[in-house]
Amino acid sequence: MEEYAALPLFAGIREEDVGAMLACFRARRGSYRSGEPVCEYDGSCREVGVLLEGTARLVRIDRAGAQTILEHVGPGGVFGEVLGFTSYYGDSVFVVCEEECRVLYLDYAHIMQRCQKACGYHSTLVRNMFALVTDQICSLSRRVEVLSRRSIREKLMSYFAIQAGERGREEFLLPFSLTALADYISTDRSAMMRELRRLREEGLVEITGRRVRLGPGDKAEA
Amino acid sequence: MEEYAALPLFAGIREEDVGAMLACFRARRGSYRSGEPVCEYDGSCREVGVLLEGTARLVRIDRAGAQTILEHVGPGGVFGEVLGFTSYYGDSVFVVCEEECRVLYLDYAHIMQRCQKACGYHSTLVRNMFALVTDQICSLSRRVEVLSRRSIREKLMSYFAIQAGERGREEFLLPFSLTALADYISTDRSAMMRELRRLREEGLVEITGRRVRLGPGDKAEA
DNA sequence: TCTTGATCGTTGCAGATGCAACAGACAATT
DNA sequence: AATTGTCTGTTGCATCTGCAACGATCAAGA
Repeated sequence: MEEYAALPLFAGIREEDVGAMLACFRARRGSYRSGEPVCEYDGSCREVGVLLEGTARLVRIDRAGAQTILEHVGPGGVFGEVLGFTSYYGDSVFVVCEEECRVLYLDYAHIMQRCQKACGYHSTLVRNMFALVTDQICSLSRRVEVLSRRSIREKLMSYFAIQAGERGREEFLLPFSLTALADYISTDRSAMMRELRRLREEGLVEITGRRVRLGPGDKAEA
Repeated sequence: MEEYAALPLFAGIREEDVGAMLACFRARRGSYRSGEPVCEYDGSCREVGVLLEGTARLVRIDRAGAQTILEHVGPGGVFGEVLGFTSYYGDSVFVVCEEECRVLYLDYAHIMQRCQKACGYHSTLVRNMFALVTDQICSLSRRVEVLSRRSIREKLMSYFAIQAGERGREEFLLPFSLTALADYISTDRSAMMRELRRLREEGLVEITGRRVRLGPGDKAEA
């Protein structure tokens, strides 16, 4: 129970209530190893997953085989087909385990149904879930922010600026590999590397491995 | 009151409760004319807006003046800074009225606070809001779906396919002008027109004004 | 009626980007 | 030690795309 109480989803819910709640929402658990598929968004998934431990990514693969990372999920994060993502015409969307992870599943319908017992924690849970979903909108809109740039250079700078802004520092570690970054900003990796080199040469950013530091030239366009 | 009861946000709430609720959430109203700014996401907006009538768009303008439509809001739709969108470093994000609109504002904090009176409609409202926010995730993820394509051609086809899929027909009207479409898929308008012509020449789509019909060549890549 | 602004449609051109292909570094596994 | 797989870094090349610029059309307003 203690491990649940620490989750954002269960914030403000008394530990002694958690047990009842888990039963109420038909909780079940799952464990996955790196690279393993966690769940596929094929219309069958009616649950909300909460990541207790590990990391995962939400990925789309289209008919041509091109892969796009739609979202990253870390500990405490939620995912689920019911939370808004859908797949289209032959594209498949699914969650893949990155680092070994444990997942708690709750039944969506039971969360959203009005509870006959009028349990206090129920509305708290809904509010918490609301906050988590709002965070998702945030990260999606950041993604749109980046993707809507017209050139690789702008995409990179926009992405870096957002990262720096979020952490409040000019220097930070990329949360994933350069290969994955190319994927995230939806461009060709080699073209991205080329642009990255130019940015480095012009002193706009310093990049060593996954460490990124925004250079002084940053204010150029201000 | 009747006009509110029809809103998705108030679904399942008894008409006689709406009055009390509006007071409870510090409701206020606003009217805007076409082109007028409705609200700016500058950190000051602590309310949720519900569109009673008309249409609006959520727009970002960056330092360089480039404009991007982040979202469309129709009657019954909700918007608000608290719902996840934020602006970064000099970019400004705001809602602009498209067609003359009337807006109902509710105070976000009051919605999310646990209600001392434990009014039944309160949790219903939260659940409804949840559904609306989930819809937003849906539309954002569709946007990402389109933007993450690597070429204008793929962006267009992806957008068309999503539109067709949503309405269940191969033929539909674009919800906005071609200029706005270029904006939505974040490409140069002239380049988009060029690609549109090629698609037409190859028989992949028929386009007359805003009317689009997916051609038989559609299955090409299947 | 004339003007204004928005949308649509087109073109030339330079530079950016996607693609294919390759090689080295590194870690994990056999 | 050999192997496998992933990540990084690079290059040549054909093509795509962004940009600037122009003209036509249309609707709304003065």
